[in-house]
Amino acid sequence: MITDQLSVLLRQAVDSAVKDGELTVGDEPIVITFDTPKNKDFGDFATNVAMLLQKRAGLAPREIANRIIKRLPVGQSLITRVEIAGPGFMNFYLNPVWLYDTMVSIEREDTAYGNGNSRSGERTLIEFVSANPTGPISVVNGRAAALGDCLANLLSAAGAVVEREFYINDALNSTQINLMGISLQLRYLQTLGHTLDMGDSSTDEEEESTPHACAKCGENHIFPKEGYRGEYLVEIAEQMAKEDNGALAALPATDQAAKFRQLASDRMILQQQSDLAAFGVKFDKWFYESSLYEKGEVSTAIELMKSKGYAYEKDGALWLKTTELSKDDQDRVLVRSNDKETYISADAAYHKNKFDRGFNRLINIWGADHHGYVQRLKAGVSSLGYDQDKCEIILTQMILLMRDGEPVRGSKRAGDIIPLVDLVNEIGRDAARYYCLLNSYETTATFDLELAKRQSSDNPVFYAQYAHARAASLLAQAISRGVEIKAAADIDLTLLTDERELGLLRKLSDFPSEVKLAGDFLAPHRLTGYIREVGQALHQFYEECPTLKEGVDPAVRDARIALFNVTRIVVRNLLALLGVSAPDKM
RNA sequence: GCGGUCGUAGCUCAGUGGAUAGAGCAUCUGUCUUCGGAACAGAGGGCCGGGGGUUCGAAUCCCUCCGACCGCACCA
Repeated sequence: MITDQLSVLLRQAVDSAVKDGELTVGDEPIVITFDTPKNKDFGDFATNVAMLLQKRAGLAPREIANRIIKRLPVGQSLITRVEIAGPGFMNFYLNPVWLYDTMVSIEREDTAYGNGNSRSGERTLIEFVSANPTGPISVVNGRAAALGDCLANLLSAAGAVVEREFYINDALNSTQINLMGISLQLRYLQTLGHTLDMGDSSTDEEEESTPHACAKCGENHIFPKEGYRGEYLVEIAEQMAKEDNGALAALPATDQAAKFRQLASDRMILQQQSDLAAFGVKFDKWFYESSLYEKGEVSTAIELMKSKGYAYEKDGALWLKTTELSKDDQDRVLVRSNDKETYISADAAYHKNKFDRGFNRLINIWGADHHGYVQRLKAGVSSLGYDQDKCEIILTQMILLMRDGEPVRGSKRAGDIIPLVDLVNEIGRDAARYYCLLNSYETTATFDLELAKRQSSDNPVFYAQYAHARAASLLAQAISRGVEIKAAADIDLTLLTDERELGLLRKLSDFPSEVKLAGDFLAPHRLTGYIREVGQALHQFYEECPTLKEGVDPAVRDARIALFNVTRIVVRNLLALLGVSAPDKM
């Protein structure tokens, strides 16, 4: 990156000033950063090091800048001039040759342009979505899915080895799974003609009304108050009853419960897998919580906690000292007084498993409603002897869909959530993914379904894709007119001198650092902002600089065609990072 | 009550302690004998929730108040 070169030159200048006794900077390392000023008059790049050194040097920032600039290779190949501005900024004006070099690198690196190696050696596991197998994937899960997938792309682009994982909470200890099994079982009996008493989930009063005895078998089939009431279970039950002719109902009660529990979770996992596949998110591994129990990893983890003195008995249960290990406000139960482990035990064991597989960075994406659980997991990680800072938790806020100014409500069919597949079917996969990444995950995003479907400029997805289509289509147009598309390296690129051409090139040259920063800050939404800027710069160039029109000098034409080509490459790479398609035509 | 997150243009949101706080949408005004108008150019619109502090400099860091949302299980 060009700023790396500038940093080296600047550091040499500072060192030289120190050596000559013109600057004292102390022992602390000097952090040099360059950013691109918003105002073009402030040069190509600016740095604030002179102001940061003010205290250490005991000099006015402008004077410090002065002494540094004297030692910079100004007027030679790269830097044409450096100005001191405002309180002490150093504004660098560069020879545009570096932009032409960038064009050649973009073509040479092609799909790899934008990638770096700042994270080589990192092995990162991103765990995301991990929805309980009790219902379809919701739009909130979708936000996490798009985010996790994009983060994985970003960290890979920075050189890390990244795996995507979905954790399936399918443990037999799980109250939720048991409820799910019971709910399915009752729906199944209902389709066979048994009388089902749904109770009333909306009131808090305890059930005292007389149960309706089943006309068929005389028993009382009462639907649990906390049961899963979504109608998707009715559909599954009907299908099952049709397939097996009601054979399951003949099983003994305990076998029946276990069977339904298993079937319910198997069905839901398949459903979730297909929901996510439709969204274009693929996981490297679906990790079963139950496997931790089967392999004894949960009890191993608990024994380890005990041996390290972080677990203690109280009230017949086993507790973890989470308050001591992290910032939790009370200790948490590991093993209930009925001898069943809680999810904390399993989760601690799961994260030990992750570390033991060789990952040195763990990222978990959870819904914001789980924030109270962050400290518990960190305590669990610490208690097993791992660095809790290596386990980062990202909390995503809700997503609110609006239609005609009214919030979209969860459907009864889906159990009061909005299924992700419904969103994908309505606005398409690309738009759905793009909107999930449009805002920072820290804010509750609201977005308008009508806008997302609109195929016009006010829709950011189309603006982004249109940039690619326009560039691709110009290249296709050139070919159909018999104009050869030459490699940037074989063209006189110095003919690109218009402010629009240089502006676009500058934008494209930002791409590697934009990718790096989006990864460093775990902030994919930076890219959706950046892609709009690239699109805008392309359209400005397109409007003002004719390429295939009559009367354009062939040498200029070739240089501009090359500019379209490198823009196409950058936009395509950007869309790939976001997981959105890059159409040649729209 | 305790804890967490967040208050930025009419709306939806960006904003690494730095220069005059930005963008999209919406509103208004322009640009088409067009290489894709799904575009471009321009205008209006702000005590960055209030008040203190930290410093050369605060939307950004600290304290406090107000408001919104979320969490506070031997559920996950």
